[in-house]
Order: sequence, then C-alpha cells, then structure tokens
Amino acid sequence: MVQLARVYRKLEQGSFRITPQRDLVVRTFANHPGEHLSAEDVQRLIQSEARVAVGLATVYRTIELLHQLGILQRINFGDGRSRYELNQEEVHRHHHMVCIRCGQVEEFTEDLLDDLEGRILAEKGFQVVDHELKFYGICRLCGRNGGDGP
Amino acid sequence: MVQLARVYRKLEQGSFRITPQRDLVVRTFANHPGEHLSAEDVQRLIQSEARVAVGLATVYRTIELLHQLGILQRINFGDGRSRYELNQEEVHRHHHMVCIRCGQVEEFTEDLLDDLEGRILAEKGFQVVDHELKFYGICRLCGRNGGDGP
DNA sequence: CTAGATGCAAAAAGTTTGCATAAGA
DNA sequence: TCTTATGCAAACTTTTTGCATCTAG
Repeated sequence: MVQLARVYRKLEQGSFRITPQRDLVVRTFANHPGEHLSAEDVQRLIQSEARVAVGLATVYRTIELLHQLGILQRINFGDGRSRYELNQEEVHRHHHMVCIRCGQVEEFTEDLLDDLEGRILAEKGFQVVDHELKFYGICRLCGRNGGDGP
Repeated sequence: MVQLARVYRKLEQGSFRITPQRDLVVRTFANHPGEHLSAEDVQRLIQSEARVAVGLATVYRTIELLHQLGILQRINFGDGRSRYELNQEEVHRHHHMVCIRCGQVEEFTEDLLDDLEGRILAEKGFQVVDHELKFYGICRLCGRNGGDGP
C-alpha cells in the first residue's frame, strides 16, 4: 500500500522508529477510511481486528505524533473527544455535515475554498496550511420524520 | 443594552429564571466581544470585574443553557477546552484563522458560504442551521520572524 | 549497545452530577 | 410557596505523564 510507505518515510525522516504499534495504528486508519476514530476506537479496533493489545497511552502518543507529522487530521464534533482521520490529499476539500438531532456525520466534497485561501494570504498575510469546515443542521432523515434519525 | 433584552426574553420564553449569576455570565460575554471564552475564563472575569464569586458548576450549567438557547456558539480550537462567544447575527459569516505556531486566533468575515448552504439543501437534503469554518496556518507575524509570534 | 518507545498506573484537566441549601417568580 | 437555581464536593471522562522495562536500529 502506497499510503503506508509515505507514512514510513515521514517517520524515518524525523528519526522516529517504526514499531509494530505505530504500524497497527496507521493501518487501522487506513482500513477505516471516512470514519472519524477516537483514540479508544483505535485501541478497540486493533484489539478486535489484529487481536493484539496496545496500551491506550501508546495510542494517544502515536496519534499525537502522526498528527504532528501531518499524517492525521484532528476533528472535533463536540462530543467531548478528539477524533482523527488520515490526512489524504482530498481531505483538504472534504467537509463535514453534523446533524444536530441524531449526531450522524456525513461528508461532502467541495473545492470552493481554494481561491479563498489565496485571498486570505494576500489580504491578511496568513498562510493557510489546512482548514476545517463543518455544517451543523438537520439531516435528510431527521428532517423527514421529525426527530429520530439512524 | 438591546442584546441583553433579547437574552432575557429567550430565558423567559423557556421559563428559565433570570438570576444574578446568569446575568453576570451573559454580561461577561457581551463585554468581551470577539474573545473566545472558556468556562474558567468566564468565572475568572466575573471574579475580577464584578468582584463576585460564581461557582464553576454554575458557569458550566449557564453556558450550556445559553448554548441550547442559541445565545452562545461553541467553538473548539483544539486546546482541550470548549470556548464560547455570543451568537450574534454576523457570527454566521465570521470565521477563524488559528495560527499553528503561536496559537493566536484571528477573525475574518466572508459571506461566501451562503449559496453553498443552499446547494447543500438542494443536493443533500441537509438543512444547514450553522457552520464553523477554521483555517489553520502560519500568521503574518510568525511567517515573518520564523517562529515566535505574539 | 543505546536512544527512543511501550505499558502500566497514577495524575491532570475539563466537565458533569448529587444533594442540601437558597432564592426567583 | 414551591419549583428551579446555586454551590460544593465528589464523580466521571478524556488525555497526559512518570517511571521501569523493553526494543528497533
């Protein structure tokens, strides 16, 4: 998988070791695209899928490292825990729609923000590295039956 | 202040009592426009400005109530705590630029997203109530001197 | 071999809750 | 009056940290 190679390269460049635990964490994200995993989710998935136990502290430390390296994007949906997903190229153009009734998160792609970022640099001198756009509202299902989504 | 009247009306409509503590919390937000206050910030500000002690639990409960009533908007900058600001009309068109070097948050106004919300409703059946747009990057100051902003 | 990584348990930090007391309406 | 709000402390949840042990390079 080409994605893993990219991650390994970044780790090596920073002289971070490639350990079984780090490998498992990255693979877990790779195997669950489009999901927004919390640290506990990752630990649980490793346990149930690879049948290996990884300490939660290690998961947190690994996630933080991968986040610093730009491999994981951190997202916060207001449910009290940080969630993460692989920071692929498309991430920059993919946003989230959070239903305020049922909590479901849908994705949505739109490259509208690119020229805006150029203007921000020109007008504000702020060099955009990443962005996060969330829409809060009522999803189709909740809007239809008035309350209890999926 | 016309803003306070609006808040009082909303409280009364929900048959919530107007207490000194709630008044203090609302006034604190009103007196600090454009700041992104955490619960502890609010408690500290009330203590230092009004010279009154309000329990932290009360601050949390009040903030949550005001958030439910649509009076406060919750924001998360990834620093581990929720922050809030008065949900004025312009909020819908005001976004945040978070510097990943110095952590400073700048604001920025742009109504670009309005037509996008119309398209989301048409295409996805998702009825947008609010949105949150954050740009992460390097602010002018940090870009200039290579590291240590304000 | 050795700097860096892991695991565990303890500690932090932020937020919520139970309950007795206080006070708006 | 009587329901609702407050304050305190305890509980809870998520995340971080110290330290002994282990291991990738």
